[in-house]
Amino acid sequence: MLAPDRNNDSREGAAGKTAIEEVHAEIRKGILTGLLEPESRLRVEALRKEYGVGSSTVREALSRLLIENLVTTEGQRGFHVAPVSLADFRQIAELRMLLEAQAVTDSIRDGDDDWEARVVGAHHRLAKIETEMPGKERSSVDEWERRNRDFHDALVSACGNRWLLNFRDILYNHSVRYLRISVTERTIPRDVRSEHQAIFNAVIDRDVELAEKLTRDHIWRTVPEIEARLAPIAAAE
Amino acid sequence: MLAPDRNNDSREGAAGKTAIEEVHAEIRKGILTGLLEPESRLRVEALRKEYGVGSSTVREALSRLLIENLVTTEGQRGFHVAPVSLADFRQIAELRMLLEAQAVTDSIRDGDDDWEARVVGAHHRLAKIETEMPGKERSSVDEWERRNRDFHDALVSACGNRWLLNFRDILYNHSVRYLRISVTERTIPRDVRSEHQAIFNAVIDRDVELAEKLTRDHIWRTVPEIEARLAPIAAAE
DNA sequence: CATCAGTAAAAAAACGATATTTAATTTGAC
DNA sequence: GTCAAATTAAATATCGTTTTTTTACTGATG
Repeated sequence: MLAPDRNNDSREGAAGKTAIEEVHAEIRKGILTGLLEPESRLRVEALRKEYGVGSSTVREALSRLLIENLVTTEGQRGFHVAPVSLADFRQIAELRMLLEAQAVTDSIRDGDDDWEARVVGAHHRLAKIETEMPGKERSSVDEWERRNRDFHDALVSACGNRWLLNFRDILYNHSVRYLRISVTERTIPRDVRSEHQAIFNAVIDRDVELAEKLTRDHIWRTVPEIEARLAPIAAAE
Repeated sequence: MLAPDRNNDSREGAAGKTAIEEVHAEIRKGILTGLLEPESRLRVEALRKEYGVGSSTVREALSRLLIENLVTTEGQRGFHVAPVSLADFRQIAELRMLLEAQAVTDSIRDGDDDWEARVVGAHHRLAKIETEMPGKERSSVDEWERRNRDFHDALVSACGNRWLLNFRDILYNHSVRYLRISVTERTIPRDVRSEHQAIFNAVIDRDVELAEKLTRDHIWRTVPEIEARLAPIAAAE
């Protein structure tokens, strides 16, 4: 069945979700997972039929993806999935370094006991899956990705600047997209476990300088990874 | 006449602009100038009639204002003009300091002769209006705002990071909005002329440290200004 | 053989009517 | 008189058609 009945609101949690939000979430997932290829056209009519909604619902869902820069639109020639490039990823990584370092610094300065507890908890969950990692199965990588995000979110969760957190979040999502697109065999990358441990220690010690440096390094190490895998893909066209 | 005929494309420059873009630009201007009050409702039906377009055109225009955070929307209860608050402005200013300082640093590092020329030119135009300022007239304040923006844009125009420039731009617009909303008698504020001169000198000298510091100070000085004027407004409700 | 105009097909943008949801108001019971 | 349920009104969200624009195709012309 191509058009899953979205009126079937027998599910528990999805109360009151608007059609636009549903379509938005669905397309968003497609882009972030790489299912929808960069620069590919997003035809309204096709999507309309696929999701069983009206055309302006689709258009509005696509418009909202402009917020996160996940789609582009220009003049009278429709919507496209956001392109990818090495230069773009480097810019994302550089800005992430700046924002994440600032957010961690703020959190260390302002974080209370609750924040510390969140960090400890999130790190525990992440460390667990990173040590006893079976590695291969899809589901466990998904779970690792979730816990990794939760850990990094926890680290900055005492930063009170909504704008900073918002921009940081957008960049994080793009970063994950690049990893998903370019890295074909999804596993837990490099020796990320000890990096997380080091960041955790520095943060709990309230060592701003060190935490900042480690955070920057952590992000910057993703660049050669993407370079190695994205460059061949781009060249092979 | 309430509904200006947008099909009247007898004007020169406005070629190929889509209806959504026109409505978007119009409402955007309303928000940035403070004509549309913060948190006020943006009723689709009313806007539809005002601009003489269909309802989904209005909705899409409003959706695109979500990109810059100039409007908010939640569930099934429509669109609102973005709210303002002192806390919000402080966050904007803090993040602007971070981003602008970085962008200036990058520009000083990478800027070529063309960049320098742009900076010199933009500064000249700004300095001119700031010295011989007649001050009062609306039109000259508008012109000063334009030149001020151009100068600051020129300063960062050698920064190659599109994401950084994009976020910076969004924050700059919000900043201008706060000034317009809270400052009733629009004049060229405080002794901004010498600040610009100092920044200009530091940048042309390629003194990164100093330029960064001056840029941060320049931005931070807007905070007490807004505090002084926005606090009474908020209290008077 | 390339270029260009003209035509046909496809897609995007725009519209306005309909269905749903939320907010406001009235009514009725305690 | 107060609160709650029911009714009405207003506004949002959704839909599918119509109009406009772009793109692809075809054939004539230099």
